[in-house]
Amino acid sequence: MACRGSGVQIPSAPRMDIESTHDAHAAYDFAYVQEKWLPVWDQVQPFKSGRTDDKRPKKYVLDMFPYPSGDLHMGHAEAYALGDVIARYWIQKGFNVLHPIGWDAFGLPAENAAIKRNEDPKIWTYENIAVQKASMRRFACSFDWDRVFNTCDPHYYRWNQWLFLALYERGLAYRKDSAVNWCPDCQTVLANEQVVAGLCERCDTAVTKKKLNQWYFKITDYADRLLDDMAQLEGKWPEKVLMMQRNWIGRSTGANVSFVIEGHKEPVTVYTTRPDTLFGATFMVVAADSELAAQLVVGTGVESEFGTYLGKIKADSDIDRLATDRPKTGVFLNRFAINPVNGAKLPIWASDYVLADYGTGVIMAVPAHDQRDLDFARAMKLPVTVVVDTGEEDPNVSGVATVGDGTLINSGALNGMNKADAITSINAQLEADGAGHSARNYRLRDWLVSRQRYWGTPIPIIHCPSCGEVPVPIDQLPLVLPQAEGLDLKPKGSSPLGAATDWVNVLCPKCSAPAKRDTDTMDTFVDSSWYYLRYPSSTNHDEPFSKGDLQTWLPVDQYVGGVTHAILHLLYSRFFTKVLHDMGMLDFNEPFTRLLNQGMVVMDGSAMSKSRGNLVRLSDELERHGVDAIRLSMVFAGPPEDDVDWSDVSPSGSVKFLSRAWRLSGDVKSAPGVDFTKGETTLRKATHKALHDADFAVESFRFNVAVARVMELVNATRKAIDSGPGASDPAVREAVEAIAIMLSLVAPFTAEEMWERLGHQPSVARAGWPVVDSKLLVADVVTAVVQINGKIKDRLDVEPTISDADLEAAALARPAIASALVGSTIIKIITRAPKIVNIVINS
RNA sequence: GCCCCGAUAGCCCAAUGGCAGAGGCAGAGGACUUAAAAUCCUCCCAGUGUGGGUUCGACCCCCACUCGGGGCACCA
Repeated sequence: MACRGSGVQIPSAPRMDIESTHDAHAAYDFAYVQEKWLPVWDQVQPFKSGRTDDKRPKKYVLDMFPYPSGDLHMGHAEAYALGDVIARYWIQKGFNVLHPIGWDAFGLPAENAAIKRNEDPKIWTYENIAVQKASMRRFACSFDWDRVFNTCDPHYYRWNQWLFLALYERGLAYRKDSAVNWCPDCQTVLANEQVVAGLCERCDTAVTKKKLNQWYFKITDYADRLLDDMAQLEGKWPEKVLMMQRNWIGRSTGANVSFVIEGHKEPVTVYTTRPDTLFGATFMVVAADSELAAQLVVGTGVESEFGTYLGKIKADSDIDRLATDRPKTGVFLNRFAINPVNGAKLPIWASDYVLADYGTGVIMAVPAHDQRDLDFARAMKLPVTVVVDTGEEDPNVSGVATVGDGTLINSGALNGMNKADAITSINAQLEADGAGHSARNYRLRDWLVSRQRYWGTPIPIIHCPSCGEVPVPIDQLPLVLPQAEGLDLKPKGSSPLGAATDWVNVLCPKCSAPAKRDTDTMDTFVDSSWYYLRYPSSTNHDEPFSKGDLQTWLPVDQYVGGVTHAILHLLYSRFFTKVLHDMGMLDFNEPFTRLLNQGMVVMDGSAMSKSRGNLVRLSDELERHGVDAIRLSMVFAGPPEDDVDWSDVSPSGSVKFLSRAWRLSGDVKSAPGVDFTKGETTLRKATHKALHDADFAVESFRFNVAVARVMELVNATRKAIDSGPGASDPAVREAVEAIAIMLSLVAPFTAEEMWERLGHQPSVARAGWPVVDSKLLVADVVTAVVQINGKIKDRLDVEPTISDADLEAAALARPAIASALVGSTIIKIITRAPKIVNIVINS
């Protein structure tokens, strides 16, 4: 226990009897220091954000709020350590910082736990919230605790309902029958975004299709803006996330072309990205499970064959569908379409390789220039017509469709054109003939928001036999969940709310006839799609957020969270923001100005899990090495967006460094307030350079580099005390104070302890970033390099202000250079004072 | 199959186109110590995945490839 009793003065904090059992790094007693400062901070409240009259410029730092499933783990620790660096940095830089936290508290794990424990999901949820909250406090998260909320609280979810109705009014929330993703294990529907490679993202069960009437949000209305507004985020969000969202939205441009069908009244419109290949269409394929297929088959005599085929493909799961190299199947519908450009008769087939819910659910097949069509043509012995000569082998022979650019052939007026010209030309012609027009399509589908589970926001709609869908009147919100007690929460394919008879049966608000409430609950992603708007107004019970609060704080300046939410949460949040903007409620259209995706904490190269046996428990690590060392290890391990492999980091190395820094604070001999300008210049320069560099590194998210700069300064200060100007030089105090302030971003307990030992009042978190003296950033001497043909031949020390001409002359005067130049001709000399001279010679 | 990102010392990672090494881990030696721990000091190690190109000069820019990670995937 080296330092517990070694003259450390602890004025007011109660002295706790905590025996450290960690002799390995007993340099200073982190457990004692942690217990000492927590109650002090509870009083000082260094992270209470400024109120409306605060004059400082604002910064809104947001960490993705946690789902309360047990205690915090290593991943939380990393995310919150990183968010803390940014929030604490901005506070030191003089900003009015809002750094809130809350809980994403609705969701299936609570419901599953409730079923197992036979109790209300809220009990498990609130227990876990309490545990996580206590852990966050111990982890010294710089949250403003006044703004906390939980999404499962009616005070929060009433605004989900309010927003649902607002969307409903604008036609952005609607119900439709559709074949939806169904997870047989969770017994609920899933949004497209929640299906990963055909599996439920939550439980990895193979997702099946089920025809259901469900609520949707019309996110597709915003597809173009979601895509185009990403220009604002360029350079501020990780490129990877923008790329993933672009892929997900999947905009394509092409043309809709209308085909007359023989013996059928209505023409059929197909969507194609290759209108230039229209002359190469040799057949048409309609999605077998589409409405259109069912219509077209009527009266053709192949109804039963079609029916058999349809039954077979419906039995296939998504997994089967997704299998690559799956042989093409289909059935000829005994009908023909007429190609509008050349009058050719195209046989119409039904197949499952065409998707019912993309484009128009029917395609023109151009087997020569589309691999899928070619595979189908070869399987069904259909003709292949080449219309673009790409110089490659004939697809008829090779079996490989040619998709590149080339010269149009067999295409009437298009012959001789390239792809781009042909597209322009044919689009114009189609338009003139009334046979088509250019068009766009999206991969993005509307957001399915109904869920057949209990622990979520009830959908505020009443179904009346005579009035139809009737919104719950706004003044009756929140529509609170019925008591879980007495309800069977076990998943059974329909919502448990249906069994809450007293709750379900209501009178229609319009006609007062007996009616029924909608029994589904909302996808919990609805909760998180707008929660960042709620923090500034979290205690406002009259509106979801107030204009004044929004003006003060929004948009979020810095969002921090895992890349796992790259599509789902971030896309939905952007969508909500745009909708609310259109409703006149927000004056910005992107919610998160900057985004940082932290990596995962892994062990020995793979994700930590109990079953793998490589789980590292956060609480164990905190116990062994202390909060600061764990935070420091996370931040120092590498760039924040990289994964941290816990087997590569050395928490005990962090403890060692923190002890080293802490020890400096006890060595300082000068008094607080001493004039730093009287300090020794070499150390002062090191201090100011460290401050400057750390500042730059933090701004650019290179926190590991910022820490390295502090380590350097600690080393320099140690040297100054032991073998330099000595502990009483003002420069030493300046350096150690700077170290404490910089360390406060990462290691708050150590920094606070240092700050106190330096004779200051808490809290170091609000000490302010020292002003860098730019005069001290200029080195006394610079080593210039002399190169000949780019190879280093000599070095010389010069003044940093030396001119190009002087440096060049000095370089040429060096004996080593002079002799190296003998017998060669100087072609040119490139000089960049004070760093380099490169002499280009011809020898 | 298509797209994106990465590759620097035994390991984790730094280097506005200008001295490849800031920092750390691990390792070696030394000082202090009766000894150990702790502490302090010193040292060791790569020429930047491969092959080309641009440039006075390339870890950095361009092209091709190898390997690793990620995303999308019958979206017409």
